[in-house]
Amino acid sequence: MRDAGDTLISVKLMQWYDRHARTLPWRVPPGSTQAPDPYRIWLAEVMLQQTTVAAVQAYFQRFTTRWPTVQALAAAHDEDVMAEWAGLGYYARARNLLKCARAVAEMGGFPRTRTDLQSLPGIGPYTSAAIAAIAFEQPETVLDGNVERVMARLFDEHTPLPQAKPILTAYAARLTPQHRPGDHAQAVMDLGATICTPRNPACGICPVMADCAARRAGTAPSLPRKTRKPAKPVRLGIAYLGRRADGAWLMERRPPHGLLGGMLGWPGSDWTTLPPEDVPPLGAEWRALPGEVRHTFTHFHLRLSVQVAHLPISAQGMFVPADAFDPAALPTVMRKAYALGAAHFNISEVS
DNA sequence: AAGTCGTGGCC
DNA sequence: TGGCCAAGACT
Repeated sequence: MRDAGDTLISVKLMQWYDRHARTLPWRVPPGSTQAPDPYRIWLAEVMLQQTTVAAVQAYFQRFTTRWPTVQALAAAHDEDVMAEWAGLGYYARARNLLKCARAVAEMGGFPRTRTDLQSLPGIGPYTSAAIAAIAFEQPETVLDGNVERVMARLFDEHTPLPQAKPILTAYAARLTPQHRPGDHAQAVMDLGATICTPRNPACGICPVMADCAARRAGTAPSLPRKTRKPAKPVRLGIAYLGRRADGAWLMERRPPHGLLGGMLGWPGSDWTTLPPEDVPPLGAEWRALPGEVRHTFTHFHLRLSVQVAHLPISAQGMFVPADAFDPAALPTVMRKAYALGAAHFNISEVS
């Protein structure tokens, strides 16, 4: 249970947060009487899943400008949301974002409890706790990568992740206060992001340095321990960039589940360990370009060779007109393939 | 319940 | 350069 030592740590963290909280577009300054907007908290938390604050900023700005409310987002077209998400990665988040927005709009607003929040698409254990605490002032305990690291160090916990998760959750719960739980959660995450960092933690300026068991033991930089991940295999593939005489591009909408699900892309082979079969989407004079696209996904490296063809105006298929084509709406690997292929079509690449 | 699922920055 | 890392969720 929470004891006097836990209370002291959480008080120190709150005092530090009151002075050093980062100003972020989705955040209400500590001590403000203004209530945070659940829509903006939810949107930011989903974007921040496994994604850095720096990468999220511009996307958050564009989404909230284009869709200022959850009702507006719920009314958006799927393709527009996917295109706006392009480049941010983990595209299941965008699909679930839209499902969630429509469910919330139907319900007339966001539910306020962690349990109800977690029943919505794309809202799991972390995000449900974060929204409940930050948007609705409920004393829920958030556990993200930052909190895991801070707890492992404060309590010098050497059990490796993910096995240590329940232990670290219990530590984090001990520190969670009944008052200002949202600011407490953000304080621990800010501490992890700016001081208690994975490498070279700035223990000398840490507000809870005196309370940190790993600091005393000298183990802070090596915590939390993690089990090794297997090496990424290499896969090979072919992408076909076909351009019609009127400038339209032959493209495809990828199936709604799996890798890059729901995103726009180039027709291509499967991505396989052995060299893929060369089966172009249309009969034409396909030419293999020199060079290749290299791209690394979560669990494999991809080497993509690119073929190009000029297609007749009579060619049948899904063509994206020249004036509707925007490389920014493509996932990064497809944008790389375009960058390699564009020169062949005498298109100056502004990348 | 491990495997799947992106991307960019860092050293 | 290549592995690690980032406010994880889903199956």
